[in-house]
Amino acid sequence: MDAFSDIFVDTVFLSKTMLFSGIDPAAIEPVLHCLDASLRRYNKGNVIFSAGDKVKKIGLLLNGTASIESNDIWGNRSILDSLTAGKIFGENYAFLQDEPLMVNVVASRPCEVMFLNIRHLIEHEGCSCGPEQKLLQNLLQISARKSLHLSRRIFHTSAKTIRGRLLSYLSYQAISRGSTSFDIPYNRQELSDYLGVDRSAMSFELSKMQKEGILETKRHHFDLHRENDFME
Amino acid sequence: MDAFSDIFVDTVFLSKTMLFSGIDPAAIEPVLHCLDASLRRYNKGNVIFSAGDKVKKIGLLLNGTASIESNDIWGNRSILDSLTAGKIFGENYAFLQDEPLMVNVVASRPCEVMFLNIRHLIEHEGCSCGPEQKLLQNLLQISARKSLHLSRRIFHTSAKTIRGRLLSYLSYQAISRGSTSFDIPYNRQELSDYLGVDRSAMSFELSKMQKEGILETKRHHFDLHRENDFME
DNA sequence: ACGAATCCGTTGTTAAAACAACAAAAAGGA
DNA sequence: TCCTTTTTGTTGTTTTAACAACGGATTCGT
Repeated sequence: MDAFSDIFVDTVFLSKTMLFSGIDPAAIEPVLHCLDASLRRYNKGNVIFSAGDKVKKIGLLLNGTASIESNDIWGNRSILDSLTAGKIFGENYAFLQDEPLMVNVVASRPCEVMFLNIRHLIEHEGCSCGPEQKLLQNLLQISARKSLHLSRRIFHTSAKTIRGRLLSYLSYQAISRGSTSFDIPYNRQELSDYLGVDRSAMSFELSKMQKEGILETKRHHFDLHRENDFME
Repeated sequence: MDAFSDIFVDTVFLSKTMLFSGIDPAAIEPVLHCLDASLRRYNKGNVIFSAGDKVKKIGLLLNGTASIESNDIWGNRSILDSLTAGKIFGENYAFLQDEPLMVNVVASRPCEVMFLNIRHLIEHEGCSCGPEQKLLQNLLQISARKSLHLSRRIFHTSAKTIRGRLLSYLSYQAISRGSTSFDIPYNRQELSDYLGVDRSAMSFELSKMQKEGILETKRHHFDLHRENDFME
């Protein structure tokens, strides 16, 4: 506890996250106290939250990457979303007291996580002002944006063919970054788990698409070829 | 405009919705004014919100049913969620100014919708008290719960086989209602669009499961047979 | 009660993905 | 740098779902 008082906390970094957006860096440190902040470090593969847990604190990823995923009883993994520095997770479950986690949150690279108790932001009756009010508004924005992420994952997996799913996902990446050349946060196995298809079949499809001149790819990097009207 | 002043608005019903939960029925009418409430009626098949729209007001379903769905360029429908009386929709897009809708909201039966402008709940700086504060908290809860719905849809469609998807969906229904006998809000076509499978193939699988004694079903009604450890 | 429209189950065919197994390539560690 | 581990691409086989077409059942409107 009080784990953050003896280590360096980069309030400037925090003020740039969506959660603390609009809150003065100088005002952040006291807020962290209020939220009972604590820190923890994870290695690749470590489980941060586990399905079935009842989480009371949200996590804020300070660095590294993590993924939100679930494993069915046969061990098949589904990836719901990937997390990068500055992103929070577990907020939906923290709002909904007692709702057990359906997912695991797993470090896909070494990372540090700050845990924050946001319960009293909601429980606390009466007026709320200043940073508290702002935090609530930010949480609402984040929650809305996360829902859109989930909706998008559903779209990308609604095509019946592997190619259709790849094109849905890749063309969205191109559009949202404004470039046909981009890196994705997934390796092949992770991408196939995100799109809900078999890895080897997806690999095969990708190389077929390369032979057809639709795209070029190497590992995390993709180049979509413009003749194909991805941007619409 | 002011469309609700000349018609009966059941504030008692409203006070039981998640949105107005915890707000005194007597206090609701003035809130409706603040939120610039308006009403509209739809017939089965009518489109309430359309993909591409930029919505400024959320919808509150007063009665009837609607579904949140998307259609790809080949006309294949994906159903993301079903809406019943008291549920709100469009809130994520209303929070995120300018984000165009990815989905359609379509009346699956005749229904009435109340539209509410919640923008100023968020824009408005400074303190917030009473009903306003409560509304924000409720919205946060609802948004969190909706995210969980979307996650659940992802789980139900992560199985590779039709049977796996049916069992995932049906056993969840049984668990969440506490009974192996229940009605679902979908007909066959809608269920298959929710689970992301072909209708006829799903029908075939369902009758196979009936022959195997796993369940009984007729139209919207399902009975799961207990020998199969659905409840765990 | 009647016809029209919708919903549902069934079948056969076709297309596509899952699966398993393996080798090459790349990355990471000592 | 060398060895180990991980990641990726490739192939062949099997399983399964999509698709198309149809008839029977149910519902709805009048």
